[in-house]
Amino acid sequence: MKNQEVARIFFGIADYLELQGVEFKPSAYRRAARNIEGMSQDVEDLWREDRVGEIPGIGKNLAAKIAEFLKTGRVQVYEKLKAEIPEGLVEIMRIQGVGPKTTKLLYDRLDISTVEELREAAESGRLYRVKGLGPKKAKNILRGIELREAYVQRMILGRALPIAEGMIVYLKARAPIDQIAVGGSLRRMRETIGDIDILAASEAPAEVMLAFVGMPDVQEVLLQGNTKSSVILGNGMQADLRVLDGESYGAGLLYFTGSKDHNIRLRSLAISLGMRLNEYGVSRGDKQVAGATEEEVYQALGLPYIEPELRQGQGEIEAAHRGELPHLISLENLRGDLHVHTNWSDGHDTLEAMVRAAQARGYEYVGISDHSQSLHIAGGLKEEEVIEEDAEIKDLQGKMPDIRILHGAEVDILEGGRLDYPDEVLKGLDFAIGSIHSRFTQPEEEMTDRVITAMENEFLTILAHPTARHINEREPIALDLPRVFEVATITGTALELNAGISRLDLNGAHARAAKEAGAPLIINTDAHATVGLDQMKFGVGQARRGWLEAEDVVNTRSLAEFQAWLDR
DNA sequence: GCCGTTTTCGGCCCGACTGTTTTCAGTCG
Ligand SMILES: Nc1nc2c(ncn2[C@H]2C[C@H](O)[C@@H](COP(=O)(O)OP(=O)(O)OP(=O)(O)O)O2)c(=O)[nH]1
Ligand SMILES: [Mg+2]
Ligand SMILES: [Mg+2]
Ligand SMILES: [Zn+2]
Repeated sequence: MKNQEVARIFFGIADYLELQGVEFKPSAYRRAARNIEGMSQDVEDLWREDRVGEIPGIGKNLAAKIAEFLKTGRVQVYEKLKAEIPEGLVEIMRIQGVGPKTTKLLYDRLDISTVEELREAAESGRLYRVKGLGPKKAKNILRGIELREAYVQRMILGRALPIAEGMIVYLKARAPIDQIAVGGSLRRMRETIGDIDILAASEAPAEVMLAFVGMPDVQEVLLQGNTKSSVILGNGMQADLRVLDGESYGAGLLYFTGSKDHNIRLRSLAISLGMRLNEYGVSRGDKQVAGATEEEVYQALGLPYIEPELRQGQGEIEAAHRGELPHLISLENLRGDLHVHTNWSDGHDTLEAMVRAAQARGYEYVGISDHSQSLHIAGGLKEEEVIEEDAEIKDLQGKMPDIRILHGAEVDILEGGRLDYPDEVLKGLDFAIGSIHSRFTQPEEEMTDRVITAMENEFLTILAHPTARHINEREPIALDLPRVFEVATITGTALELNAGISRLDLNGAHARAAKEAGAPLIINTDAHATVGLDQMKFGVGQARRGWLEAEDVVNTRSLAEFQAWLDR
């Protein structure tokens, strides 16, 4: 899949054009790049079907550049810019607080074209020779260079959210706060998070700001104003706080939740309606018409409420206009978790502890799915042990009538798509989950055949974490997902949205494509301890980003219906 | 370069914070 390469080229062209002072085109290239980067379909497949124009932000010119890249492996415009513009300028532009204008100024006036040259110039005071650059700017640049060296990669959602929630508790305890919430990519449940964004309503914003910049984990204060402050935390991550009045809280939350694309579209819509939208509210002339809640802001723009997970600039506003927004699935819709480990294999807790924990979360059923025999490293169960585990489950079921315990297994998909238990064993189970846990680097065709062969086994119920990626750690396997979706509609294999915070696999974009293809879906935690069951909300977050409704997900069904689905 | 409940051409979101500015440009969210 060449999506990332195409996106990188478009981002690159955007940077170069911006350095040249070109207007508007950089954002056009960036929007296109973001959409190509985030979509689940292979841009090459779309191109073959002559459908790249369907990608938001791709018009005639960008379509031609995609075609050029896929045919020749290069984009001339990009190569030309790259040859013209010194390598180091893009790097300089990436320094926090230094943008295209400053970069160009430094290059034109001081012939600075590398970060190292810039550092020397800032330290020596050579910078001051240029009008518009003073000592504070020099200090800022040096700080920016240091921050760059301490750069941290985007944090996974499941780690960032508790940090943000901790900050909210801290702030509430130390300043008068009427309303407070996480915003940004965290609220939209993006799989990775660039920074922590928090929005608060308070009558004493200065106190909130003081509490924020005084948090024990603050390493550096980047900027501090009356309504907005930014800090760097001990782990290198940035946190932004915005404080507004209560009557602007809804508009502020809308603004701070984004996405940027969504914001710009809403603001453009407001203009077209003769109004104006900013973080303080919607106004007509100088009369404020909405602002206290997000609902009333959307309403003022003639739209129904759009859930944060949908605010990606991926057609949600058009769908809202047509009255075709999905009724998104929520955590409460889930009636069971079908991917749960116990200490029979590599789980931390006992079978009984896991089942009780599932019951405590209100589930009607829980599926136990320990590892299969070949996965020695995870204590995979031998065939006899499967039978022993089954006896323990029957025993426990007798003691716990209020939750149905389904006995399954997470079965390795071996070479050639063979499953890690013989059919006689699989037949005795209530369900079976297939997983790729080995030979991750097979070429796409082999891997796809391997997975599809497994799906065609009549006893395989669920395909777990289909791409097998670990966010920031292991790349997805080479798998032809559209084909897998296609096959799932025929075999009825449910494709998993694995809610484990390092996996989120399938993710939202995949889920949306899978739904469009008509594939059955299921959300599971893959819990290896009782607390792991709480990760369900992250799977639900991805499902919501994928526009899924309860009916698209098999484990929202009642026990009777779910059992019927298993028995089909 | 894209795109159309405002347009097929002429727009393209809008405000906070900072630094160096004598009135505003640059950067960022
Ligand atoms: N109107 C408008 N809003 C913006 C702009 N840039 C950012 N925002 C809003 C929407 C963003 O979701 C929100 C927070 O900005 P961030 O830079 O933190 O982005 P976000 O959290 O979406 O992604 P991240 O994971 O932090 O990279 O601020 C902009 O240029 N215009
Ligand atoms: Mg953010
Ligand atoms: Mg931010
Ligand atoms: Zn598992």
